[in-house]
Amino acid sequence: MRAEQTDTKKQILDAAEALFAREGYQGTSMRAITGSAGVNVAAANYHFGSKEALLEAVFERRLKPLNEARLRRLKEIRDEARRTGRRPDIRGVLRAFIEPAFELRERGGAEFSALAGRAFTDPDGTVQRIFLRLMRPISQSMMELLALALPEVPKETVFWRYQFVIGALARTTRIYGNPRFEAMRPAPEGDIKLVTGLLIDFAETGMMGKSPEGADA
Amino acid sequence: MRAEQTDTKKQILDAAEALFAREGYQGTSMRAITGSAGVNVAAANYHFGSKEALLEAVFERRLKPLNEARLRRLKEIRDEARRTGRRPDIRGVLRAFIEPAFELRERGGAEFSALAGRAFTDPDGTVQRIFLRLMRPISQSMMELLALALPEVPKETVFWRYQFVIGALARTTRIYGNPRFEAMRPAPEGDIKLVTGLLIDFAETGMMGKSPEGADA
DNA sequence: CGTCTTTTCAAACAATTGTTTAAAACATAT
DNA sequence: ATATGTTTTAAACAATTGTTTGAAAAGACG
Repeated sequence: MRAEQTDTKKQILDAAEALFAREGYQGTSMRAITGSAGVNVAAANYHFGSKEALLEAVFERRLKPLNEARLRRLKEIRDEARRTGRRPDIRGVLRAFIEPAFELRERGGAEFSALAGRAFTDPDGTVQRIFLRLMRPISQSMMELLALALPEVPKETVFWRYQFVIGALARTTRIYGNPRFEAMRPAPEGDIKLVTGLLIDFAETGMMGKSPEGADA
Repeated sequence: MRAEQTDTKKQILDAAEALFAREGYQGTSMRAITGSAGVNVAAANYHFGSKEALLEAVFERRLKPLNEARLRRLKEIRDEARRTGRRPDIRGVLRAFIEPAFELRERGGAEFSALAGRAFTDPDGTVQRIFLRLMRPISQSMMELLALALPEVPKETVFWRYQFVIGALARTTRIYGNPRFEAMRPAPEGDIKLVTGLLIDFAETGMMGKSPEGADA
């Protein structure tokens, strides 16, 4: 049968996504996944082959379209910059990187958003390998465009500022909507659009460098 | 005997610290720790009681003095602000938070620095509980001083900007000196002081808000 | 020396891990 | 209906997990 097959696969994927996001890759057992999905343990290995391959499938399902959206927007910016002969717009570059991560939440990917946020710092070799492979094109394009947008800033500085942005984004996707951090918040959970805007503003000002009182150090 | 006991304990602590930092809490087995320390498996449970308590000891050893240093500096800033009746200096507040994390590296805490950086996003409940307990006073003091320094900025905005700084710091401590990221860097590993300065600049400009082209949104 | 406490160690504990097996259940096509 | 291929399942696999045991070793102290 066909419909049932994909149904089982999808249920395993959904359960794995949620559990990987909440408990981490190493903290999630195959039995926890299949139990939550309501299927037999062997079904996961039958459909995906291994826990590692299952993680890869979880990442590919969401991160591939997400990064394709990012690359599309980055390509537009690069083409426009080449066409007009002007520098790429920093804010546009940062928005191309940040906004798709939050738009994912509105498309049923809320769990995955937290998972991706944590994948940046996951110590597990498998997670790093899979995640880095999917992120490398983005990082390359980001570094290239940011360097073009900030020609007077040393490449190493641009690199680190980009890492700071990644860190801020990763933390945001991790704690937004996480009940564990509810107590820390000064106000009830704000709109996701508001937080996205705050992050983009933060990233833009930080990326452009010290501007209020003086020139670059 | 006394000297030998602390020697074994210290060796276990060091090994645990390095392995927790590199492989994560769940990714590190007691046998890996004791094997790396050159002691028997049972020694760890004898001296610390459990894996959880060992993790707690690892955190306490470094994070307690680190956070005490942070609190001391934050208290100074608060006292000075009260005495002079002026707002706390944003850069001073951020430096009090960021600099001790890097000074730790120069005192044999290089491994721990990465561990603390990752603890912010560790999904394991044990890690979160231990880490949050040690960080709470810092976060409270930081939020209070940042709010005082930016009275015109909504508290929720201050909260998120502070989270962005935490994310940037966590990522930096995680990847600085990490050979896994060597290939991504445009230049050979820069001075730690340089990176610290870049992060503080980034945090300060981001924390103060959009300044280059206009007023607050 | 002998006695008492602290520390170390090999071995075993039950529980859980990811994965495999082989049979059953099901679907589809001839 | 029979045959063929796909999917699901209970059960078992070996390996690893954190922790405990009980005896041996080491140290401290009279």
